[in-house]
Amino acid sequence: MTCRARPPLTRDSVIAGAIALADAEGIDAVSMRALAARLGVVPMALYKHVGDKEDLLDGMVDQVIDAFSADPEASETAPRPEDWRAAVRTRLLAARATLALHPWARRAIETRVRRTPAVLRHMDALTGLLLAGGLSADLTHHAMHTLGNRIWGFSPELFNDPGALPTSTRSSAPEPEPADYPAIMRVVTDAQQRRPGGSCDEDYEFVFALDLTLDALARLAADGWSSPA
Amino acid sequence: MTCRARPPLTRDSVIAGAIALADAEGIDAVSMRALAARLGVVPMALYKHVGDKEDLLDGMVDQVIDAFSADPEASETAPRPEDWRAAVRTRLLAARATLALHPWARRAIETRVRRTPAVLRHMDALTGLLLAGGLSADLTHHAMHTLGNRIWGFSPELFNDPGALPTSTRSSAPEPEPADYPAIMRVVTDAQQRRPGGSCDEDYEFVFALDLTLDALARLAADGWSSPA
DNA sequence: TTGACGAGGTGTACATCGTACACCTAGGGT
DNA sequence: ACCCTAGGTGTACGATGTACACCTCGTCAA
Repeated sequence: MTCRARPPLTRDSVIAGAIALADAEGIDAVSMRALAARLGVVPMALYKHVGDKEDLLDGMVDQVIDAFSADPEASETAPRPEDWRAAVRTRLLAARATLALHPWARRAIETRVRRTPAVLRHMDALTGLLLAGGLSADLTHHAMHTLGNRIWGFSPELFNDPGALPTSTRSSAPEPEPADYPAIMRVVTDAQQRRPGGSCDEDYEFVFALDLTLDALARLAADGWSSPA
Repeated sequence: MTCRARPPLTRDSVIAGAIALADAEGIDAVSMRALAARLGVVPMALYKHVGDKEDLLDGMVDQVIDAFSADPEASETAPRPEDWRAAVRTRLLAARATLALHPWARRAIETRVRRTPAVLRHMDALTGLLLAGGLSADLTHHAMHTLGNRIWGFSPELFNDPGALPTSTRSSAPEPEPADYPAIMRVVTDAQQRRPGGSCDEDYEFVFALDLTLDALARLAADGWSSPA
């Protein structure tokens, strides 16, 4: 009864469909059934192209990361290696820009456990920039760990994810009382008057942390730092 | 047929049971049914004490964090405030030690979206240490963001979670080829010969990143840094 | 003493999810 | 003329979270 000829599915098209679905309706809407329906196919058909749902999710982040990891034109036009800080910065901001288009990707990346090709490619490119900048393999290793999830273009969400508490939460826990947290209150009131009405400026927090880290690493590199015995 | 008198459930006892279950069999084993069975009760009974599963998870991380956030004796014996770096360091290492007892907690914390009382208490304590150390409210704010998930005593997992790939993964994605990632290879071989046989020394990575960050923040504080207009 | 009430535990039932398994079907190579 | 296989189908199962009606006490006011 499928009157319209449908181009055959492929792993990539299935994953692309999942990404589109997640973009449109959120990651929770991505069930095998919903995705199959969207692709005009029966749920089990998907399993001919992805191993299981984990594999699908892996594929989704892989495909998103490809967007800034595949094209060498992104930032890798072999700049002077001594500009490694600028190069890293540029690449991470590109990552951030891409991830901003797929709000679900942040949480998805954090929960992935496999390192897929595009992911590794990005990490390798970043590692390469640091090494080319003259950092020792040793220091580069620690640098990657220190950057942590910042290498994906985001910082961890410290405070409440804005807009992530839609439905009336029905917790039985006591409601937090602002007065009980004086230190926090002091910094939020300061932040509020510095940026009225808004919550944290995530973009600024990201570059602040990134630059702080890169500066600190540069200082270590200049000092010829190396691991303690 | 419940011959043995069972002490009545409470929110805390339910949550404690869930933590014990997670410690014993992993977080995935924590289903409402399994937890109810463990507590000798029917699944729906739990809903008299927790709002829903989200609330249960929230309660679990809250209760774990209480372990290092409640007792003021932990590190807060009013040391000289100029030792704020030491104080922060001590507190975060205490957090790390506690979290090490509950391997599931890392991922659980990352996926929580509500900030519960114990969580806020910890963040408030930390914020207080920074403020007491003389950092401006402004800088303190950015400092908290920069520390990110490090405030819970862990760094994000950069590479594969060791032992988290138990069952034969049945991905359809191409297997990554080490030769394709030369930069990564260079640092892992360096790390391997520096620490034969093992993977990353997470403890060292944690304190490296922490100290790097604290040093950098101290430098900014000493320079009287403040937000750009 | 009685009666209502509410807190806490029960039982049944449902929707949704991932996915195992057997099957069908069309195209291509021998 | 044959079979093989890649790709899509259909049915079915077990697990999960949780809605809803119910029951069963202990407490306390009348």
